[in-house]
Amino acid sequence: MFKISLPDGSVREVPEGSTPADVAAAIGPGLAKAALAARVNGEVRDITRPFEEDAELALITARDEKDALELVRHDFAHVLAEAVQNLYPGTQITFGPATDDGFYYDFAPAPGRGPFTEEDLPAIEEEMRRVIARDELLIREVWQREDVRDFFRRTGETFKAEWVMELPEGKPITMYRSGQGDGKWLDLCRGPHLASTGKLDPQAFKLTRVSGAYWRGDPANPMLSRIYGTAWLNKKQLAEHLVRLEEATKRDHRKIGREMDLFHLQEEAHGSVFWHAHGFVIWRQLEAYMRRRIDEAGYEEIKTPQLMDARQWERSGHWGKYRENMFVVPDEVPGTDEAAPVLSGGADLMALKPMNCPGHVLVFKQGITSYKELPIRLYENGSCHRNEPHGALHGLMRVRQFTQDDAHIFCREDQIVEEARAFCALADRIYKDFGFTYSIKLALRPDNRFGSETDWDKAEAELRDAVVAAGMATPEFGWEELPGEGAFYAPKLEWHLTDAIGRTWQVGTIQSDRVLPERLDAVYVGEDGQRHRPVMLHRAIFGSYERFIGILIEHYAGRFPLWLAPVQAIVATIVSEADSYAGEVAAKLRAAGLRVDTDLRNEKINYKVREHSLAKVPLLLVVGKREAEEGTIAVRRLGSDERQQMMRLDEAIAAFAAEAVPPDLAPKQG
RNA sequence: GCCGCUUUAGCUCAGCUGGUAGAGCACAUCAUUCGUAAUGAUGGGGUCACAGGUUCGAGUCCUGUAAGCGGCACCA
Repeated sequence: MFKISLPDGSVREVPEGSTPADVAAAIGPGLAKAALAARVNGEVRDITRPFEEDAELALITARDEKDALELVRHDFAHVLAEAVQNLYPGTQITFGPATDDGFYYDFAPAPGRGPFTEEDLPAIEEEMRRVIARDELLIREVWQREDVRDFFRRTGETFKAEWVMELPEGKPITMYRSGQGDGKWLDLCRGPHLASTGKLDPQAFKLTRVSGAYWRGDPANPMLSRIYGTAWLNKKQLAEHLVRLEEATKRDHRKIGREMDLFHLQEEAHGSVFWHAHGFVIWRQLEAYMRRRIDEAGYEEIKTPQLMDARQWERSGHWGKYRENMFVVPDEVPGTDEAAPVLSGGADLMALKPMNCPGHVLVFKQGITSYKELPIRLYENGSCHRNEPHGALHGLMRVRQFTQDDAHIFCREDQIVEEARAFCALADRIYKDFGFTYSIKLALRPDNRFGSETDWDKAEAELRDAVVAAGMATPEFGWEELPGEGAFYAPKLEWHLTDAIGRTWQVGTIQSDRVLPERLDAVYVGEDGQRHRPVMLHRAIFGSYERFIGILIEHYAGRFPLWLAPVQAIVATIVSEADSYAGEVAAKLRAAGLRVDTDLRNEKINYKVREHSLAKVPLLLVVGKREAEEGTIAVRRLGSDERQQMMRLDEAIAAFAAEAVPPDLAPKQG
């Protein structure tokens, strides 16, 4: 007999061979039906897997949403694999995990058949529903490694056969069998699974897309055909998720960028942004805002060359490691003779900077720096070019030419923690000004790295201490350490923003660097009169202006706060008799520093309201005969419930001007 | 870079099995002066991404190139 303790503190005795399902049945038929899996001594297990010892048991039902979703999604992946092999014999199965919103499974299509396409999805979905309808039992079996390998070799599953031999030797390996009869369908799987396919809601999933994916993530390996699905506990959750996807599509910065006339991209400069007047207003506001924040925080703004001799990039180490991403330019005047080649090919090479760090070191190195001057914080709106893999480009989020809010802090060892702490505080102020919440992660040493273990211990501790000193190493700030995620030369802190619809974006970062100061021989004179090596802290808060604006567009869904809105107000007339008054209103608002346009067109006010609402102008100021006579305006706010508010012109101007003040300049609220 | 898909007017899209291009919005002109999400009429506008090929004939079929989209890999 085993003693099974339940979450309510009660203990039940069960005979050997009993399963969590038996316990659930003993408690009541309702629970037996609702139970999906079991947490046994903290580990999620199949509900039909017998106890092996006395245990603490918690039954998992749909109410334990996180566990339940994970289980269900994993099961859907399993059902997908079974369905695909039913429909397309000869297809090999590989891996199929749960994801944040569903699952995927990677297949190697049968010889002669190409990858799956979207057109295959409806048929596969249908077959998946049949597998679910058959309510096949999912039975856990423990096999020997060689037996699994032999089985998969026999059935032509070379990927699975390869994989199983890399699992640790001697440990039992689990296979899951679907349905009854001899070997109907078997998959190598760690589990756990639900008791049967019928536990899945056939209306709670949808296959969403197909794509290629390298076997085990390595480009040297064959490309597999991946099928993605989204999966939920029930139909309602699925529907809600589809609505969220739709909402994200509506906020797509590429779409809003076109609608609001913010920027465009075109083939002739792919990966580089054409900023239109409206979009560049946002840029200028951000730039001005950042300058004020940087000035206040004791940085100095500099500007360094776009092009530098290739030899400088050799010294910095970029030529060796990063050249394939650099744009290289011959230092030569092109030939003007039409018959002759444009370039001789014999010129020295220069390169567009892919980052600002080496330039900042060169600025630091001018003259002799005393330890008393440190820290020196050099900031640049640094325009960089990187020849990114073409498949990586994406709207404003990943471009080939971008401007970083980049700074390098040159400091002494004993100043690192305080500088990093101050940076945490600065980042906090800035992100809050845009209404973001965020989490801070410490990316720790990767497998491939330079430097000794003691150096890494020290570098990691410095950043950790800084966050602790800032009081932010708490769950409230999403504090988390990520093993293996650091850069090869140093650990880094990362800021992950959460936007208005819950998506996360990694933007800010700070990392310590002892390599580049060494390579480029940056020194300062210490108290002892000797030369010392400064530490360099690389840091950014927006990441890049392009990407940050892209994130802001999606975060605000184009409805920018007044201080950032490209056009803050439109004065729209109802009748032409109000034209001159409208001009007067606009002039006064402009004099108060607001970005205002007039709309005097001979159109109905309905038309104007619609058009400017769609253009997401925050303030629509309507004037007709009445307003002109009374010296008032009718204010309609974008997204406001009340239709309009009558205001006296002078009051309105004062109110709007106050509202348009950037958050760092606004008087502190109580 | 890799896999798949896409590319027709400024935008969103339609053009079946090959027979020399169409809608709505936008734009222009005219009429309309109308109080909070589309006033009406008329009109202009396209080498169908680019380059080859098949064909009597290609937006439509084939090949290549480019860009875009969804992923993979990359993002020190």
